[in-house]
Amino acid sequence: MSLDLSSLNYAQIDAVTAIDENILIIAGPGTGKTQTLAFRTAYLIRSKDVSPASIIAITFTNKAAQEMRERVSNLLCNECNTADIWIGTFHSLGLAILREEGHRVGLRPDFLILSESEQIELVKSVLSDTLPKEPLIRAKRWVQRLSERKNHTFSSQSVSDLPDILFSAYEHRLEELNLIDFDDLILKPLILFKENPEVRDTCRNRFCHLLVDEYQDINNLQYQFLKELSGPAASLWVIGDADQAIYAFRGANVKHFLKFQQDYPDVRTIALKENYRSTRTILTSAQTVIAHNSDRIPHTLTSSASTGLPVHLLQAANDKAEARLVVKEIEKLIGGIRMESSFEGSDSFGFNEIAILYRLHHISRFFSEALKQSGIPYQVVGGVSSQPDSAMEYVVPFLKTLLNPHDDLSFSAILQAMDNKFDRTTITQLLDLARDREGSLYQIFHSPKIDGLLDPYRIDSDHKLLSFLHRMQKEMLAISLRELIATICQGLNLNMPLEDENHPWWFLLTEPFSDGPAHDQLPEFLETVALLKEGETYNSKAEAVTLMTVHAAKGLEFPVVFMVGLESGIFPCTEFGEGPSDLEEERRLFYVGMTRAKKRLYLSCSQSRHLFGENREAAPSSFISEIPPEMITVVPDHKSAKAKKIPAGKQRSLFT
DNA sequence: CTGTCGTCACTTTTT
DNA sequence: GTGACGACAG
Repeated sequence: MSLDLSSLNYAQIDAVTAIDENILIIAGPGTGKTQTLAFRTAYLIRSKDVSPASIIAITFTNKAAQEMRERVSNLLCNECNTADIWIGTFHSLGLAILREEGHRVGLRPDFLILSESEQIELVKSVLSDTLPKEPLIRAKRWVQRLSERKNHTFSSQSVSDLPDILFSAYEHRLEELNLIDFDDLILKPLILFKENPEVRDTCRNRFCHLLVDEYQDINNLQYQFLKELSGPAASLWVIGDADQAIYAFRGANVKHFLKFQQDYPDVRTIALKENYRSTRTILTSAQTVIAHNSDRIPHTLTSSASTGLPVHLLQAANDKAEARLVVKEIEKLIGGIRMESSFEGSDSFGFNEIAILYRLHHISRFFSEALKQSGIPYQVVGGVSSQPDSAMEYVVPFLKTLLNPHDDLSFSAILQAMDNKFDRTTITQLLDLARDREGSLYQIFHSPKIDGLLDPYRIDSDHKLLSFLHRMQKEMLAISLRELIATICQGLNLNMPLEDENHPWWFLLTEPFSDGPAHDQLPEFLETVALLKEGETYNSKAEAVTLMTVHAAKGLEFPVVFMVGLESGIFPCTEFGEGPSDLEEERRLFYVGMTRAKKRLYLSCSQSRHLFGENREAAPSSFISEIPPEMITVVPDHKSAKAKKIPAGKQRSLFT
């Protein structure tokens, strides 16, 4: 029985059934990218008799991988075992390879993956050894540079100045501790492939069909890795949209998408041009904006939807007024509005159909306050404040210490987490002492003579800590992982009830590891956790207005979207970092934001904004002026008449 | 070694 | 406006 493709349009069918060697699918926003990818996978199995085990589908998140597996499974009516298909991220693939063959690149079998915070801590400790004059506050920058450096391992491109001494010391420490960072998950398999062609060929022989999602966000290492993985006999099918590449700050390079046609022979390029999401006005506005970019493959999206309402522009005198204005509009939308004469104008929306998107988390503050005041339910996705010191940050180092007490990195993380009883200087001293004695921190704590460094007050709390550790080490042989975590949380005074429905994430996460004592489940559990980001995930069912960054909104859609804080300096964001910011990337981000909207798009800005402890004046974002003026309507602000209204026709002269 | 004060930095974050 | 770091005084 062949797969029913009747729900697809011509371009999608083309993409699903293409038999060419290498295929590039350009899938603009709302064109059914995920569907096409799932259909392609199912089609290969069902209609082309491809063995599931010879297919590899690479997604960018574990969540996407999961969804993908479900969709394919549904399309195949659960007939075939989709577990045979390799669906996962580059990183999980790399990890799988390293678990099997890691010894070939010098890894001991029980290596662990460094978390982001651990990486920063490690760099700080390496930094004080190698470049003592460098302030530790810039450790994050160094982490970024180390990552860049690894990212360019096999490329001619030169990298920003990173002292070799720092790099080699960092690498040496990783090796010593049997740790690898996220980049190593790609880099080491890549090296492994290059040095052991027979391993590479085993992989090549297994995977004949390679499907890659979000190809525009691939980085140099992933690109090279994919090249190694796809042998001459392989068929490479990649999908993405260069206009939605917004992860350059993490090393993603949209150039790889743009040069796909030169990189691979016999490429067939198919563009999905039909947008099923937005009104024509929204789509055209967004496309007019993105057309200002030059690093792209020009293509025009069409929509059979109605014209819809114009893009609404709100302008306020200050950030508080902006928030009030937005909330006032939301109230109208909820209540069902009859202001506009068109049919669309009489819609009313549910809370979960509305999103407020911004460039920077800080922007959300006034909006959540205003929403709270109006009694409108809302959820803020991400941000620092929303996860009060994510319990994960405390529990994981603890678990790691239980598994390996001599893991100084984890042990010092515990010490730092303990109510500031140990500051960095003390820990550094203890670490130095440990190194002098060629032992671990843990051993130092067991030795009687550290009086000079630790006052009685501290020693008291140490004893508590140590006896707690010892107790846990014993108990983990008997109790379940979930019980162990619960006990640790209790011991650390962490408020994290595992069974609480507010934390289903923890509950679900520990679920697969509930068999047998914690001790046996721990290694695998830690591995799973290392590849997962806790991120407060967006709940589409919650009856609440959603507040999040444009980055976080990628891949989502909402009937109503408010893009707020649209001021020069903020969006495009030029405030931070060392080098010049990439205007084209910011514009892509703006485009991603606009194209989240299905029916209504509101843009709002403020003349002044309180940010980083000072009031800043700013002009409206230059991106607003890139929208055709006739597609914009200015929503008058009755309350603050002082706010200058900018007539649509005059906009162009006021910007840039 | 410890406490205090001035300074500097602050994006976005699928892994 | 915050929080972490580093310099300096005690």
